Amino acid sequence: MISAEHSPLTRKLSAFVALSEVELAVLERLHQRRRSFIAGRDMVHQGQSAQAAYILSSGWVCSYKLQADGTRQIVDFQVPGDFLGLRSVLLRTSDHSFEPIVDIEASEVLASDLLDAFARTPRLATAILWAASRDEAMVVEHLVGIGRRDADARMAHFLLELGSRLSLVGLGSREGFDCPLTQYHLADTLGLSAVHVNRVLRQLRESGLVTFRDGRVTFHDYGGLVNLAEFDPAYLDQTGPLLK
Amino acid sequence: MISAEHSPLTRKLSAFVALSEVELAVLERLHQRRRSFIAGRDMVHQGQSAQAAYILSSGWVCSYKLQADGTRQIVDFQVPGDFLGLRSVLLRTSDHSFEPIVDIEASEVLASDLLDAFARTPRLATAILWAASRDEAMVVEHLVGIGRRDADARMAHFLLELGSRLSLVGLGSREGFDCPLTQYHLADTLGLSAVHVNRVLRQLRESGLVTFRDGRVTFHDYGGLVNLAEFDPAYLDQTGPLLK
DNA sequence: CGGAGAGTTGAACCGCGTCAACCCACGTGG
DNA sequence: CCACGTGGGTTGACGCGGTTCAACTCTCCG
Repeated sequence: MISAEHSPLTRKLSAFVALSEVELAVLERLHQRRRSFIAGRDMVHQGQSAQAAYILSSGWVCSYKLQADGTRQIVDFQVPGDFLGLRSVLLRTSDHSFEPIVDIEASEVLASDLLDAFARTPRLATAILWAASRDEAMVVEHLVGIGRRDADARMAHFLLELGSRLSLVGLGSREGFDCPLTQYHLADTLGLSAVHVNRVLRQLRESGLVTFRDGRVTFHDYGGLVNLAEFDPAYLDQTGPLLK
Repeated sequence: MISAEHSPLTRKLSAFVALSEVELAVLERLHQRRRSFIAGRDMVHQGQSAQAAYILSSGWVCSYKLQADGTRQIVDFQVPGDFLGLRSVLLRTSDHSFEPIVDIEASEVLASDLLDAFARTPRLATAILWAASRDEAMVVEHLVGIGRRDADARMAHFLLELGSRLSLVGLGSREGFDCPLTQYHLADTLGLSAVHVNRVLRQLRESGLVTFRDGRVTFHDYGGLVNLAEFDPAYLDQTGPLLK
């Protein structure tokens, strides 16, 4: 019943709640106001004041913070089905920037649309808050990775997490997934230098674990990678619908 | 009008919205069900299933994740006025543990209490969501620090952030603040070894910037510290009430 | 008086950053 | 058509920031 003809967000939320026809309809109605953005041009700059949020329907985006010395730290990636900028609706200024990594399609969602949808369908509200909580849990896991894992495990963990997230919306599997990121993106995500990212990738490739090449991540030894990363996907909370 | 006789949470939220008498009353009513916890014994273990949330009224708590190899990463501290475990109300399992650093007093808040309060006073709901967004922004800033700042700047930034947070509830100033943390807490927070934390603290002390000793943090050169850390408190969003 | 927790310091080591080449594929303009 | 620049990737040499191991101190507490 939930399949490829639904939006990625619908597919994702279905991992948490089984949505009724009415809820599906309300959800689809959030996807009016379609927008396109082109790769590389920031959608939102840090310091800018509050914006609408978006639901990403195709393409990849990263959210990052820039520092005075020019280095940047990527906080998270958004893939199809993810919300973007939900938090900055409440804080007075957006505390980070969003950059489309490829050309993207997104639906603009006003705070009022969201509140309206929440009022009609409380279970949908719960599902969306679940998605927000999950995003936060990913940031926390990311923090743990940078603080307490070495470069190899960090990379392995990151690729496994991305794979799981993409699988949830039908864009990945245990075989691998298409991935438009450069090694510079990986470096800014993992708190490494681009040079070291290259070395780590070589090492993972030569160990027969995973290949990152030509826009494609291929898992050669999924179990071995899980082992190296000590990857426990519990924090992604995507074991299947809990609410019936 | 908002002064020491109010709860720390009230003081904190007042930095965001000017609360009416009715709203103050609803807020105080959330502080029924008082609980005490003793230092060092976990309140919530990671992997445990969903719990109530708490409002911390006195003492300090840290939330952390433990890894298989025994290292731990502290994700955040909670000081008086902070919520604790709001997120784990929605995810199926708590994704981290909470440990009281000293003996604490907290009010247990059930999801139903919160929803009830939200329904009565929408502006209070906004204020609480503001607090949650702010907590998330702190985790993000923490991530940036670990990923892209060196040990000195990381330490300086952390101490400045704590100082600002405590000032908001009347427990700190530009002079300094009382601080029950050990150097091991700092190490697990900043992704450093305890040995290196000690060296960094010595260096900051010998530069005349800040002293961490005997449960007290003393700022000797606030401006110099801000400079070293490139500390920009915008993400704390505590410049004073926006909603009148 | 003994033990545990916290802090302090030195010496040796190493993971990762930095610098510097060099490669290839692509696009653009003369 | 080639000339050139630009962005991504690859590799080696070298050094620094931070870890690890180990020893020692002080204080608190039973």
